[in-house]
Amino acid sequence: MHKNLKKIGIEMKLTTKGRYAVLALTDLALERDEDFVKISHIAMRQNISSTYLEQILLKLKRAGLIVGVRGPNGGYKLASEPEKIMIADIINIVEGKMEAKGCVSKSGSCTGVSGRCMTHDLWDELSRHIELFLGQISLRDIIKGNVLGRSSPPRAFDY
Amino acid sequence: MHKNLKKIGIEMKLTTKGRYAVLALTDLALERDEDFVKISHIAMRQNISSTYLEQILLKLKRAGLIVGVRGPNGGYKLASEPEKIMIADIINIVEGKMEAKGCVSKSGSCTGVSGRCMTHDLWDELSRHIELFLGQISLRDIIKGNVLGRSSPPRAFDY
DNA sequence: TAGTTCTTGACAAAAATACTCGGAAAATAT
DNA sequence: ATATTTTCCGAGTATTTTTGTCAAGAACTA
Repeated sequence: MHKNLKKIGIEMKLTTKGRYAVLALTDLALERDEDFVKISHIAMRQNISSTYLEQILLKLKRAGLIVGVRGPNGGYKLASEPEKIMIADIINIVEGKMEAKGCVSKSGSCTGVSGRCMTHDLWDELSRHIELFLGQISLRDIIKGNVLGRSSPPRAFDY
Repeated sequence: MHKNLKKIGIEMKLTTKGRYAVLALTDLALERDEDFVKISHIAMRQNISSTYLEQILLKLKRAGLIVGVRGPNGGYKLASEPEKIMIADIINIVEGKMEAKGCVSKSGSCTGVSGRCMTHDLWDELSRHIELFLGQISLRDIIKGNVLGRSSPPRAFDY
């Protein structure tokens, strides 16, 4: 019983993985002049387990956000300009998709017994908001300290 | 080794617990005419484990959002009008505080080796945004389907 | 060649989450 | 009073997710 409304979540996850990813890419953005930055350096500077960071950077590399080169003088580098890399992208990649569906059971539609699930729109809208907000901020904004006082969605009315 | 920057998180948690809580209170808001609604009824309608729901409703009761009465014909009831109960309150109570600090280590300030932690403001601002958004939406909005297309700043009230 | 560094997947420990259980307390009805 | 219904409450267990570790391999440089 009740095995059907489980693990179907909104999953706007935000764990250390996502934070580490943003931290690491911020580090990369700062070190842009050096050709390639080694995992171990980032790990040390940002105080992250380097083997764990490996996994994270690997995902980001597969997604094309960074490029990796092996061997001596190897390391990682941003694949594009810091202003083109948005936080939402980073998080989405390492945390695996901010899913927006709050209540779609595997059996199909999102209803309780009597056609409920009024909260669907809520979670949907929340996810949209977060994605919008993080999709607006780039790595460059972060290293420039350009984050505060940013209002996310364009406001409909003034009052 | 690297045990110091751990578990210090942003923790804008949103788990099934929070969703169940909102679902349950939505149910309560819909059933407002009936004096008290039993856990078992909510659990059945919303397809949640009733023993699990107990825990959640207990927290909400202790926080004063709902009132509970024991014995036959007992159950739960909203403590105030649906328009006065905001989603942010519900989530905060059952998930235990959306903390906003993204990088305060226990040793005090939020710095890496060289005064980094540029992401502090980011997580801070994100949390603020989420809280703002969910603090704007009431149970009444949900049961009226009044959630979509809502922009962050509070809109003027109209009947 | 030798050394460095990423690449990859499988595995393991720890923490968080989701859920259960057994009983007690209060209210009600008979 | 006694039985029944229901919330209250603390503790415990199971499952999942997070957070890593490990070992072997591949590419690159000197």
